[in-house]
Amino acid sequence: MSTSTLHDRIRARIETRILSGAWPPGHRIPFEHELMARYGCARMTVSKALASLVDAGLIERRRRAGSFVAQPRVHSVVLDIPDIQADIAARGDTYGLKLLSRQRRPAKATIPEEKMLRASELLALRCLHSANGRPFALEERLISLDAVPAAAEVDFAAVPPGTWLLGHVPWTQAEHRITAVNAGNAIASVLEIAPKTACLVLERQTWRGARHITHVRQTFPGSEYDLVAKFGPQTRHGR
Amino acid sequence: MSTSTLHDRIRARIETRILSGAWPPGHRIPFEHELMARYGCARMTVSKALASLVDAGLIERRRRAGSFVAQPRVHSVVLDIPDIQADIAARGDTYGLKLLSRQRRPAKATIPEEKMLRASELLALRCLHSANGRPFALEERLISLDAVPAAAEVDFAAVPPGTWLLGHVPWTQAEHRITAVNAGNAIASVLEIAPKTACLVLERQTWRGARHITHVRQTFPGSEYDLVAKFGPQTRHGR
DNA sequence: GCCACAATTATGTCTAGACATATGACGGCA
DNA sequence: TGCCGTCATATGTCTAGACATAATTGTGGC
Repeated sequence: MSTSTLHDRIRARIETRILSGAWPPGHRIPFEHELMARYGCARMTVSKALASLVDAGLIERRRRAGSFVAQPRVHSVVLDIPDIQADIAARGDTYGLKLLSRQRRPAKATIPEEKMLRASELLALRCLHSANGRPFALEERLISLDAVPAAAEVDFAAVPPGTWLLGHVPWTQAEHRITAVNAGNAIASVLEIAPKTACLVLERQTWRGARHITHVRQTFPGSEYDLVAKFGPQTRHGR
Repeated sequence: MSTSTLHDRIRARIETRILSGAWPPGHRIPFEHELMARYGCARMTVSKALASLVDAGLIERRRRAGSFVAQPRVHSVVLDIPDIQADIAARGDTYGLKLLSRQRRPAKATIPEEKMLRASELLALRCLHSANGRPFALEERLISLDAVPAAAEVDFAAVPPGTWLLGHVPWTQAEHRITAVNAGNAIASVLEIAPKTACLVLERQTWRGARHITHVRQTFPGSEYDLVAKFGPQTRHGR
């Protein structure tokens, strides 16, 4: 935990509290003068720690008011985690969601994705996103109820799971895996496309700290979707 | 150019020199005491500017030696720009490269990709990457000779263009576009797969500052390639 | 009650030092 | 020539202040 320099230790302690959820989004973190007192150091040292948290996107600072844990960020981490609902809305299309199935149950050790979640209990969802009434993506999602117990109470027929998670759970690590496959009969009929049509398959796993949050597989008809990832001048100075 | 605060202005001036190529990788930038003198400020202010360049990955600092423009970085910007040769080697397979065509010519205004490059002259390459002798990816690349004149002298039958560019040209912005398509006859025969096989198409454009460097389209047989993008604790403290 | 203005307060930027630490350079010694 | 220890030096971390700036809070006048 102690990264050798003082401002790094201060940073690490605050970061731990945020990532553990002990300090939720919106929570006011101690004032600089309080941290100075606690760590017995100069203001500049505290300031350095906080500045680093700012450009990690974990906190926001407001003059006169103090420093606050930032709301979970969608864009701040360089590559969009695609929010399908937002994407469709941005194109001016009408978004639709159909919840095909929802199960709350223990993880099956036989299914590799479920084993990887390392959750005692999980929520398994299948849903279909549509744009202007036409199927747009099939989503198969596992949510760890150990990491996100609140998910059990959400009505995912009304809010897409990805959208809800993006807004409620800060994540720190993600891994995407992207492939192309020829649609099998099952998928083709759900997406209303011809069998063997090329589809883009996006698998994503997300973590908060060491906790595995969710695993999702989204299947898009190749012709319907371009996955776009831009990156450059990061979170940095330009905001 | 002046971002209002002094350390930001210092940062911006140095950044400009690096991105313009005036200070190439390996070049020693002025010592802190020289910058203090030039800008008439305290060392801490200079230090802040340089620290920010460090975690943007643009410079490296060595005690006693000074600060140097960093070598172009492959990983530092969160998502790998995939280096096909490195990927194949990492799997323990034998990498092969065949240059199918190479043209040096002015950009054609009729082709949208070429127009977007905004280059008076470009290098158009088609090459086939292979792993253990089997076709692995078809690459169609345009390189702006305005931005990278040195590319005209490189033997791209020996070094894959992506590998060469990653090692020689620092980039600041990139945009990926990923789709799935059913292989047409032409592509299928080059890649030695059945027509209509699902293929992953990765289009990427890269910029250095305002200069467009390259545009590339890579086509992978869907079964052969997973595109993996990990991201998390960034360039940050953890290195 | 409502609005304008001043006081207060936390952060933002910066300074002029201090001491610590790694490392390149140089000279001496084998 | 080649190795090793010393020294000079640039960066790394930190301090105890200063003044600036923005925003909230409280106050007074209408």
